[in-house]
Amino acid sequence: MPFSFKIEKKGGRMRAGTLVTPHGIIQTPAFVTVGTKATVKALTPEQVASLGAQVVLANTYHLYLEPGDEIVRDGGGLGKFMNWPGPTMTDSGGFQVFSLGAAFGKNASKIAERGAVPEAAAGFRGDSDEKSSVHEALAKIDEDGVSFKSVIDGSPHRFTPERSMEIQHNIGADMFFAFDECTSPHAPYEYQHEAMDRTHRWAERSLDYHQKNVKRDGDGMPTQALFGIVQGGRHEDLRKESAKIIGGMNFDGFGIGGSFDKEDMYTVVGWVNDILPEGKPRHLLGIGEPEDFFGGIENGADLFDCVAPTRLARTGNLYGAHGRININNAKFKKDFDSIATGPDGKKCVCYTCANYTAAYLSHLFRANEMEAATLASIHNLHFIVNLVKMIRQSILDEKFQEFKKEFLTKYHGK
RNA sequence: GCGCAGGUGGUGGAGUGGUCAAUCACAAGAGACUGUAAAUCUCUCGCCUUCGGGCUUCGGGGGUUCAAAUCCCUCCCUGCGCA
Repeated sequence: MPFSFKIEKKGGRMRAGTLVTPHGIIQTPAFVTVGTKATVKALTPEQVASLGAQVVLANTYHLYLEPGDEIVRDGGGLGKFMNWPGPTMTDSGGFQVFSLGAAFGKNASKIAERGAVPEAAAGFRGDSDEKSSVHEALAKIDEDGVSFKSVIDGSPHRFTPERSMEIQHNIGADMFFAFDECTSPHAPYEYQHEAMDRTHRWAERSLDYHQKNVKRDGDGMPTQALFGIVQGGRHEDLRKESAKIIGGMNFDGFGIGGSFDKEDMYTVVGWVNDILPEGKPRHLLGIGEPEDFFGGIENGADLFDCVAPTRLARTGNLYGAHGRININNAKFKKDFDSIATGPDGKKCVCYTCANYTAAYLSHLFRANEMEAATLASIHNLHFIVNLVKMIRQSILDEKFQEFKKEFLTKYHGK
């Protein structure tokens, strides 16, 4: 059975569904665990599976550089290579157009606080070849594609939509994304428009290459599914135009990418999802924090991925029902109680919290022991994955609004 | 007891007559992180402060000098070597 997506329950824009892939079923809404370099940092696939994760997302740019997409292909494809038997995805490298281009050396995020005009905005000219005061961008965009300098050794590389598809065919994830440009939230309207139009042309080229070259099974069905990406920044007219154009192409699913103002991110998602075809899955790329799942799901998103749980874990920040804690804080040194609460507000049941005290985890972080990252990552991923599962259940039970209010009150009330 | 080398912040260790006490690192305290340039980055770290600055300090005491962590004397302490 190749691919199918079935919506089981709807409520306004939100839906609970089932996404079938060649390597298993994903019950949506779902959190997609990020494993950029074909590994969820600090965790074995068995640990990732045991905390409830259903699907792993790796990155085209990073795997192309290291170890090389042909090695992943020869190793049996992403899932087999990394020993993850479940569903897999790859991102196209479009985010690296941003993080290694306009955002390079600027400490800039794809999420902007409204009204805030950080350093990244100053002198923005839309093109990525400007020199920041600290670093020279490692990515330059033109109509045909993007020229990169390797973050590993500085060597020059070139991505086009066709090349990204070829690499992603080699990596062989169940689902993957069209090559796009993720823009800076500080780019002006004109640039957002220009980048969006280019992303649309790249989407067409991505889809065309994919349909001609994808490996097919015995029934002639594609073995990989391609998702197109909607862009348009925070602008209503651009987002709606992008949803219409990308939504009109024959993709298997959709990504909602690019930059947002934190305050109206969910509104933007709503605009887009009112236009995208209802029967296909929608992935809100790179999001998010606990509150974002409620906002995204309420507005029709089915899939999320975010580095936050694993990245935060490695610096000692742990999710809890009453907000985040920093296990490095002095108050945890002699705290022999359990570490955190779960998304249900009760004592967390993850492997880490069930077996270790706050004082012990505090010790591991202070001593720079590697296991600190493992235990903290297990907790954070468990929290996020299961929060999204609980939201899914609340949709099925028609109790979404109650759960949202209950959770967010606690989470932000501390 | 004699000889040699030392004693600077929580630690290691810079500084060896003025423009400078505390480079740098570690430890400590706190913060940030949203399709992973990320086991990373930022800030604070003698005392006081209206954030302009003010004050105190280099084992103890004494001295030389316009000026001493820095030179001299002495005492105390530590390490090493020899008796």
